[in-house]
Amino acid sequence: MPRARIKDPLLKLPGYVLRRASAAALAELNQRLARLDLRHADVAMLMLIESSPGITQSQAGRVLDIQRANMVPFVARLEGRGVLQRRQVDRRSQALDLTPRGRVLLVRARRVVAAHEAALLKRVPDRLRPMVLPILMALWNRDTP
Amino acid sequence: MPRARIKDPLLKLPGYVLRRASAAALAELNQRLARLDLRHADVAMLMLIESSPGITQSQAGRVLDIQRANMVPFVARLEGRGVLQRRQVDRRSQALDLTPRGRVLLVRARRVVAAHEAALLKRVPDRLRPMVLPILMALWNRDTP
DNA sequence: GCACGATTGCTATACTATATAGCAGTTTAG
DNA sequence: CTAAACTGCTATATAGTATAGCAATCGTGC
Repeated sequence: MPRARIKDPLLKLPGYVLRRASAAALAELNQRLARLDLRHADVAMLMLIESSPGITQSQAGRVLDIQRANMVPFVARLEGRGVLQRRQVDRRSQALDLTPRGRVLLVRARRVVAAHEAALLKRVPDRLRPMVLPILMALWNRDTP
Repeated sequence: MPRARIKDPLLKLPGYVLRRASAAALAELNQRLARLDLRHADVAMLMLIESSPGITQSQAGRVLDIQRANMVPFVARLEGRGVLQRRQVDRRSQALDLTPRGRVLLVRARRVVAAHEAALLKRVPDRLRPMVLPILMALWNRDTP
């Protein structure tokens, strides 16, 4: 069964491996979250609202990098599920808060996320593990455009 | 101008930062590639074919993690641009090769990618730089499911 | 105080990427 | 030689992301 071995010539490119690693991790997280009928972005939103109750829709969009336009159906869906609640803070701004139901769901979601994050880190050799977050943060912050 | 500072509570989660870093890097790369009218996946394909000339469509899909079904319009577009060429190796398999035009384009694309990768790495402090690829590879290989 | 520029939420739309199911023809393995 | 596996393909669906434009509202600078 010596089928012609093909090697991926892109394996030396950090950007490529970053993309592949991210895609794989994301797919895995979404799979884990499926049993709560949540997607990764949902959990991010819930965690953000918990951390900053009453945050407005547009502020949340800025933090999570979600366009204003895309925020609308996104928030509507979560509101429809009864996990968050919109409140007029202004005559144009919508403040977001978790509902009790949202808080309960978040507790469960956080457990799933924690398991996912632990599984991710476990793949990295002990010695390198402390460098994971610093490196990812460095790669993210594109202050040198 | 002390507008209510909102902090992102997700910054401690490697998986989250991985996703954000990947998305940012990818957007940047695609922007750089736009002037060649290429997307990141195009370049990955060209580099793969260069590395394994005559690779079949399905083999390429397996390496790059592109579904067979999605491969069809993808390859057709590249063929339509005259950068790659399909060749019947079998009565079912299609072997892929670069055209001269594809090779020329790849030279230019590789320069763009190199600049992108360099910019990415430059964001990481010198001390951490050697750990970037090992860590990303470790995060990617999900051998512990 | 008030006009003007900026902001907010929203609609509509579009494009990319990704995913599944199924099919006909072909190849390979037992 | 038959059964299973594979290939390329069509059709279709969903998620994620992006832009343009609008009406109402807000905040600032004069």
